[in-house]
Amino acid sequence: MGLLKIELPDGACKEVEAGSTPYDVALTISEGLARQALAARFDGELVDVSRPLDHSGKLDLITSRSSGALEIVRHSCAHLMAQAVKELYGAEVQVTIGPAIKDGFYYDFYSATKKFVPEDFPVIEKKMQELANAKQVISREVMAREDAIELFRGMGEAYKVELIESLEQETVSLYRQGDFVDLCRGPHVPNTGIFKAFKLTSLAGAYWRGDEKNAMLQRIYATAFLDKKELKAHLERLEEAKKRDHRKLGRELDLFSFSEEAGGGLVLWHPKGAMLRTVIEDFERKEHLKRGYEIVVGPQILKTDLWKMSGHYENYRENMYFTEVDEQSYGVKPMNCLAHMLIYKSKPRSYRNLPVRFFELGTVHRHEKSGVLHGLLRVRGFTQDDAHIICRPDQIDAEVKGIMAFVQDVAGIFGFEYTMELSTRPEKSIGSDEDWERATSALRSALEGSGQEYEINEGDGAFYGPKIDVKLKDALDREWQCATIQCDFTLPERFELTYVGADGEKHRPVMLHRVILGSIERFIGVLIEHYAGAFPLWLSPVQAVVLNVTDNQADYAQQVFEQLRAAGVRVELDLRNEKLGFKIREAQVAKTPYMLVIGDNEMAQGTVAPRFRDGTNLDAMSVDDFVAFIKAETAAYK
RNA sequence: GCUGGCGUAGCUCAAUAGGUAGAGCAACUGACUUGUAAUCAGUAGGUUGGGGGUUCGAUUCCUCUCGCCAGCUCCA
Repeated sequence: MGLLKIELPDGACKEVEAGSTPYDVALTISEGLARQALAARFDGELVDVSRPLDHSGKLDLITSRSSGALEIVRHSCAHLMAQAVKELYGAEVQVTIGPAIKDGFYYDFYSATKKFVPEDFPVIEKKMQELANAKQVISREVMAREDAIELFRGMGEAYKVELIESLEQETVSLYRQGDFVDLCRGPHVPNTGIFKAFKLTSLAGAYWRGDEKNAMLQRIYATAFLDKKELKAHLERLEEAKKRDHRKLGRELDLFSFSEEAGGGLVLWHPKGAMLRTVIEDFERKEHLKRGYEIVVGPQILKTDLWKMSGHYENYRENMYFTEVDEQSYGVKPMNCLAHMLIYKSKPRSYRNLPVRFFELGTVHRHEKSGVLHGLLRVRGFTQDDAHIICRPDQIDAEVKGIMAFVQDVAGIFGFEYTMELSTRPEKSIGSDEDWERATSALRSALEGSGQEYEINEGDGAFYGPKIDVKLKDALDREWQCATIQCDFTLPERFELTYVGADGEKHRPVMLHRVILGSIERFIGVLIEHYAGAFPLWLSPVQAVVLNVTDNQADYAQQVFEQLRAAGVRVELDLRNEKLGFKIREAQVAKTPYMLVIGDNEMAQGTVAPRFRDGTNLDAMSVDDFVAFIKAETAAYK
């Protein structure tokens, strides 16, 4: 047996016999480390701690403290759940796949007879606990593809057989724990004793292999953590998210509603919600003008022929609304770019005047499938903060950078962190390979230049060009796709956009499609959950409410209210014959930032006594001083 | 669109083994004139989402439909 040189992360080198495992290597360091090792990374590849090493290389042991540990534990826990289900229901249920996901894991089962219900959860959890307590060893074995097919066929696991048949490699790896065996590339934790904190969370239907033409499977969602404390914190976070649900807060704060009579996915903005929108729209116009955009407005419907020319008719007609008048067919716009291109085309353009940046708060309609509608987050009629930048090819880089800086500014103002993704050419697309390559590399180089990290989503681009997507991370660490930047060589071609270059010849410009907030509806939905309904002062639809203590101060309160309203403060007046505590409570529940209390003292001195929604009281001040205070507080979007 | 679940007063929820529904909050009326998170009393409010069927009788069972919820697929 030869000796292998194993390099550790701290630079140290261990010599071990060939065939030693990561566990053995860990033992040479300390017994504790060996016990804690969940898996290992060997020359970059994730392996089990029991995998025999056959060459020298770099070894990094994964313990509960390592990043990536949770994913391995969850994936392994999915096997535990499948094992429990098989032990409980036997041949009645077939296993399929069970990966780790963002907040836990799931396993998809097929059964013609067994219908899982939430009441099964405690039973399955109990069986899982039993299996965990038994500290079963989880072992890996490698088998010829054909043998594995035979094995699973013999067990009646048709989905596993299908999976293996679709694999091209000659051998496959299996993982065994007790009587349970599953096809898996691993790695897995060494034994089932690791699992101490798991919980089944929900039940859903899911298509086999994600294809709606295939059989519907039953998916059991669950989560697992390394210890009970983390599991508890996670469950509490789910509760908090439920409390912040924008659909619930939207009703409670009287921001918006939906009506069966109007139709699904069509938002009715109530006065307070419409005010919130208006504040955001004003903000947007101001910020765009500051950055060299010009505001334009296009029509709601355009002739269907135009949508055929753009490719939207071909690709998305199922999701468009059409209307016919005087034998002329029109499509209700699902995007704003066509009108912007027509505005561009309305006169000859010179290279000297590029780029043009057309901005529109453009309301669009898309007939989304009924099952996807979700509060404000997915609707059928919505307004985009849409802009199209038409520029020379040599300007793309600077423009994309400018947009990314814009995104950064706006995310900062609303207190979001974010991540970026580059999406490349999808199957359903138009345009030449060459244009796609140019557009994709333009976006990539802007991303590289930004110094920000980004991920790549193969095949996730728009049908006319690749895109950069920005995902905002909210106060509960959830991600929301809002901003997007799309590079498009195709539509300028189809619509024959041109500019006259320095050489006096006509050239083809490039078009960048971009949104910053995305859909105003969606963004407000995200904001509601992000702030849990307690909007910062500059956004609050109602910034202050005037409360009188008794009827005695009603006239003065009225006067204060009118003065504030005239000064541009968003203010309400509550003269109801109720106790002050009651009015305070109502204002508090409505998350109104300031409550201006007016009693005999304030009336006598010509002041108001402001109370902030966190319960702190400011010293009584004159109405003018309060106006100045609000202006100062909101000057920098606070 | 698909799978599953749900739909009772404005909101949150009860009830009916098939015998036409009840509470709290909100609304309205009155009393109280109140100083920082809920004053008291009274009144009104429902073709039990909609259509059809079974039945002496349906809110309850069946069926279609609409909407909502969870997930899947989709999101220009």
